[in-house]
Formats: sequence, structure tokens, C-alpha cells
Amino acid sequence: MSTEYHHGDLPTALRAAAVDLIAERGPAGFSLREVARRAGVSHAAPAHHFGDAQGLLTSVAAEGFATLTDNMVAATQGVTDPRERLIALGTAYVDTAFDNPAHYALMVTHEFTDENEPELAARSIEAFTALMDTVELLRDQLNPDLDLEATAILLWATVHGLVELSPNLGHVAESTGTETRAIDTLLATFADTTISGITGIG
Amino acid sequence: MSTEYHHGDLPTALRAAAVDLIAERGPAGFSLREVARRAGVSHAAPAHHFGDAQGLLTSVAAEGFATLTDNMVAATQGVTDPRERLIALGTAYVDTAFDNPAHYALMVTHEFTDENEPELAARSIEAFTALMDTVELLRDQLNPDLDLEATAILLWATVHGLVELSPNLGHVAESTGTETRAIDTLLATFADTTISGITGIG
DNA sequence: TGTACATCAGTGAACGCGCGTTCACTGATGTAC
DNA sequence: TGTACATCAGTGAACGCGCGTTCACTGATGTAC
Repeated sequence: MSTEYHHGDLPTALRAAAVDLIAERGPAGFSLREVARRAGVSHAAPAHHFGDAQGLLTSVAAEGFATLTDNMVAATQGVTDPRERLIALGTAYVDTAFDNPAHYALMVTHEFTDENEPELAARSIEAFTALMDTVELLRDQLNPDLDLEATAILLWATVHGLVELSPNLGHVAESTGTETRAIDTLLATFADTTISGITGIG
Repeated sequence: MSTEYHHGDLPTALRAAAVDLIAERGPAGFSLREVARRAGVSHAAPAHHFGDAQGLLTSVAAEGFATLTDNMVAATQGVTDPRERLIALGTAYVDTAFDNPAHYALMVTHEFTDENEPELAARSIEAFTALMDTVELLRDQLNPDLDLEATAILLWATVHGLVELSPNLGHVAESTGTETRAIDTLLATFADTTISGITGIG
């Protein structure tokens, strides 16, 4: 156990400690020494597995993209109605970001990770592919001339923007007068607007 | 001049130095000592004007919001066609972000600034108000039942998302085969979709 | 116009701190025979 | 099954560095009379 000389799975423990630390102090508050401390290991140990801080944070970001992909795929599985599907995808994205703020910050910031690292690059492409699947469904069901890539980027930009703006969303919730989360209302509005827009352009 | 004991306008010089430094190294690479060095002043001088690093960065963020508001207002002045107006507003936002990456990072990050500082709060509300003016024009011209706040947030989220995703936009530009910036194409598509969507919902 | 004094802006030395990196080491694990 | 040895994971002391903060100070500016 923890009294053993060899840790067992130190890489995983270090990622978990990094996530906790970043959730508390933000990505800029991260340090390799503090992470090692929390993982109960000497401060020179992480170098064996990740080289340096950037290596560890890149690994965490890759893990975050994998989770995002899994959640988006699971949420849209078998959903073929365009409106339902858009809402399911958007909700999965937003919920994943809210549930994993440290991962999300690293996925999005680019300042602390190596975007060219193969593992991270692969995981982020998979996430984009999951999004693209839904865009293709929209094309098939709504408008054969839909610009796939532009639509995918606009969808991504919007949900990403919603996540970042969400701290300012308080009074929208109040104005609806329901138990619904403000962001759910916005996602529904967004789905309606988008579908109407896509159909109208055709 | 620079040989005088008193600087003349040290706060302005410090903000400028901070902007340069952040543009080079990112917000996390900022330090008060390095800023003082670049402003040609002892490292204890900034404390006289801003207290600490957060104070200085908060001031830079406020300056960024003021510029954004000015640019959005100027770009939409007298533009009453909904599509043109949306594109003008979006372009002003995106261009301001591109032209002032250090300011933009501080406006958006929240990790290094004090959002409750009155000056910053006032400037960010003014920017939101400028956005709201355009949303009201959309309501007046397209759909009297438009949800103003939800629409404003969705517009903001989208342009913000486009700015953040823009590093990944390279191949979109290629696919258009024109001299047009990728982001201009996306903004035009977005304007079309949004207007069609808003009108359709009515 | 001149003097005295208060206030303000900026200096520079000193402090203690946490950081990343290096390095010789030791303990545990795995493999060859 | 047992021994020898190579490899790998983690240790802990040492290093030099840049940082923020404090503080007694000095030079410049502004104001009262």
C-alpha cells in the first residue's frame, strides 16, 4: 500500500493530485512540488514519469478530452431527432466542463500544455469527431448543403462560450422562474435557433 | 523625461509594460518585478499606484473592456440592417480580441483580476450594454418576442468561442479558397443562421 | 516673490520563501541461467 | 528453486533563482502664508 517503496500507479495519483490542486488554485497556482507533496511522494519523483510540469499537465488535458468524448458519445447514442440531439450534445459538453473544471481549464488554455504531444492531439481530434457525427446528422435530416466544418466550429464555439460565461448567468435563471438551470434554457433556445437557421438557409 | 525623478505617468507606463509582458509570456508569466524593470523603475514603485499585481492587472482588464466597447459602438454606429449589424458587431469583437491579446486574456480569465473592483465592473457592464443595443435592434426589426438576454448571451458566447477556437481555424480558410479570413466566413454564416433562426422562431 | 513645510513618488537594500533541477543514492522488481 | 545481476522507481540533500513584501530613505512637487 502507501507504505511500499514503489507506489503502484504513481502517474494516476499525480494526475489526480494535479486536478485537485488546479481546482483549488487555478492552473497558474500549480507546482510540481505541491503535487508531489499531495501524492505523498518526494518532489523529484514526478520527473520519472512526466519529465516536467508541462508533461504532467498535458497528460491531464488528454484525460479530459477522453472523458468529454465518452460523455458526448454516450449522451447522443441513438438520439436521432435533431433538436433532442443538439441539446443532448450541448448538455454533455457543458456538464463535463462543470464536473471537471481543472481538466477543462487545461484543455482550453494552451498555456500549460504541449498541444503537439501525440496523445493529447489524438484525444482532442476524437472529441471533434464526436461533435462532427452530430453535425452530419443535422445535414442528413435538415439540409444536404450544410457546411459541416463551419457548423461544427460554430457549435463548439457556442457551447464553449456558454461554459466560460456561465458565472454571469445567474439572473437569466431567475427570469425563467423555473427550476431549470439557466444554461439548460439557453441550450434549448440555442437548439431552436440553430435548427431553424440551418433549415432556413437550405 | 526619463531622467526625471518623477515619472510623469507611471500607471500608464506600467499598464503598457504589463501588456507587453503578458503578450510575450501569457498571464501566468507575469511578475511585478519584471514589469517594473521594463518600465525602467524600481520594483517597489508599482505598489504606490496599484497596491499589488492583481491591482495592476485589474486595471489593464478594465482598459480592455473600454477599448472593446469603443470599437463595438464605432463599428455598429448607424448600421441598421440586421445582418450587416451582426457582422459588424462580431467583427469588432473578434478584431479587438486579436489586436489586444493580453487585454483579452485578462478580461476573460478571472484568475488574475478582481472582478468586484468598481472600475472593472463598470467597464464590463458598458460592453454588455453595447451588445444589448444590437440585440434590441434585432428584436425591433425581426421578432418582437425575442428573448433579449438569452440572445445577448448566446451571441457573446459564440464570438468569444470563435476567438478562443481561432488557433484551430486554419483549414477552414483553405476550404473557402478565397482571401477572406476564415473567421469572417464563420461570422457571415453565423449571422445568416442567427437571423434565420430568430425570424423563424417568431 | 520667497520661504517653510507637508505630501507624494520613487529608491535600493534586505528578508524569507517556494520553486525547478541536479545528482549520488537505495530499495524493489524482474529476468537469465 | 536459487542465485546474480540489471533495471527501474523513488529519495533526500543541495544548488541557485526570481519572486513579493517591507522599510528607512531621498528627491520632487505643491501649498500656505
